[in-house]
Amino acid sequence: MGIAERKEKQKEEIRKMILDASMKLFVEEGFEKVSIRRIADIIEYSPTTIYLYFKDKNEILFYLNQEGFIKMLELNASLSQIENPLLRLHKMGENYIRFGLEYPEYYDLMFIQPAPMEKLAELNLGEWKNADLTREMLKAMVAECMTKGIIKNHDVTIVAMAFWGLVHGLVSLSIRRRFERLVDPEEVIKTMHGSLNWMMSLFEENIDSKTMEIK
Amino acid sequence: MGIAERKEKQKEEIRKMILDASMKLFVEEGFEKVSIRRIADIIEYSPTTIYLYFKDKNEILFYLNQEGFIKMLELNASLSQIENPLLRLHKMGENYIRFGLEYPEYYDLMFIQPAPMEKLAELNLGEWKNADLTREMLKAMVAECMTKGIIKNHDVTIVAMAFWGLVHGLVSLSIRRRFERLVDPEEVIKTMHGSLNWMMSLFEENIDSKTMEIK
DNA sequence: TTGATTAATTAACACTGTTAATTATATTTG
DNA sequence: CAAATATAATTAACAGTGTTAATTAATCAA
Repeated sequence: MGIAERKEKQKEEIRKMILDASMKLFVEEGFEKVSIRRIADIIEYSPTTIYLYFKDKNEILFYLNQEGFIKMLELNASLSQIENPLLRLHKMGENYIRFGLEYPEYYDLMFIQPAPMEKLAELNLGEWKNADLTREMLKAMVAECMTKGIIKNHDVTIVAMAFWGLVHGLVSLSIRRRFERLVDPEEVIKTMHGSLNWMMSLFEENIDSKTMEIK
Repeated sequence: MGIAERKEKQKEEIRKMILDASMKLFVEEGFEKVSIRRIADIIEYSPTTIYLYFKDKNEILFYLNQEGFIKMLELNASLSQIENPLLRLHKMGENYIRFGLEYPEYYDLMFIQPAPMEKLAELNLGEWKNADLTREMLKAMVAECMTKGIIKNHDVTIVAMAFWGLVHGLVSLSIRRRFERLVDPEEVIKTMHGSLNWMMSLFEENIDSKTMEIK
């Protein structure tokens, strides 16, 4: 069945064209500039053709969102080299903030916009690889900090949520311009890292600053 | 000039009608159901009439947003009765979470939606009473915790942002459905309060659990 | 009562996501 | 090879959105 195979390949090609066009719009002009009609313009098909390849707009957004998680994982790839789990956690937090500031559109889609989660709920996916992986990494680090006595034993999920909450809070307040009244615009980045550093410093007291080992 | 006065009063009345209709839509049907045309339907005027009283839709949303801050302030009114600044801070955090869960639409508008901040930037307001007041309250509490030796001396804004970041992070992740993969839906509220409690417990060690006074 | 001012409306523009019905293009069958 | 079928893509349309320009209705001052 060489024909069916080729057809499948062609279909896949158009699918890719749609996603590429969406990505282009998304990266170059931002989230809200991604519209079915503009995607259609770029790929030079009619708007309705898109619906032959994707159920709705959210399905396209869900893919863009996935791309974001891949990007974030890449940023965290080198983390495993850090021996001390608290410093690893600290670095992950810094990466998270940096990611949010560097790719606010991606961040928006990954952690603020409702669209991808609506799609996810609809798809009823058992796995959501890249996103779940990031969360598991966080939990594992927190757990390791506890077994090594850097953080007092406690419910891992609760403590993980506190860390995630803190950095997400900072990044999302910044992206949605809630910082400007409390912090000088030029100081925002510094303040965000400052807040994270402060939080981490509460535990870094348990680490020898010279040897980086647990006291 | 009794006529001009009456006219002004009439204008003010229609202004109020528009805001009331917006509020009704907002509270009963949610943020995205607030549209110029639906507001017009309720007040039984043409959609364009609204533009004679408000520059654009964001201006209406900005007002709704203000209402939210008033609601939040009311919730925090009893806070001043708490002597210990850390416990006051803790209670403020709990109120914040409760507010977010109870009025997610208001919360969305106050801390997530871009619209009100766009308007605020446009208006170039010197003061933004209720919102600024809440933030000042937070900073004052943090500062007091430091002078009383409950929290180690540090940049007040940085520490205040860490607290705000934590609770905002938790609430906004919950509102935007980012909790569901990491935490059982039924456990979300418990986990949120758990995270806050955990964070606060790091300082509550400095308080005598019996007398509630600083050790 | 006429003329000027103000208030409100209609019509329109330029968009949005999405669906049903239709046309064009391949592919399979007689 | 031609006719019938299946697939792909399109046009037209629906039901909305915020917003503006031009027009009509109502009110006020001279």
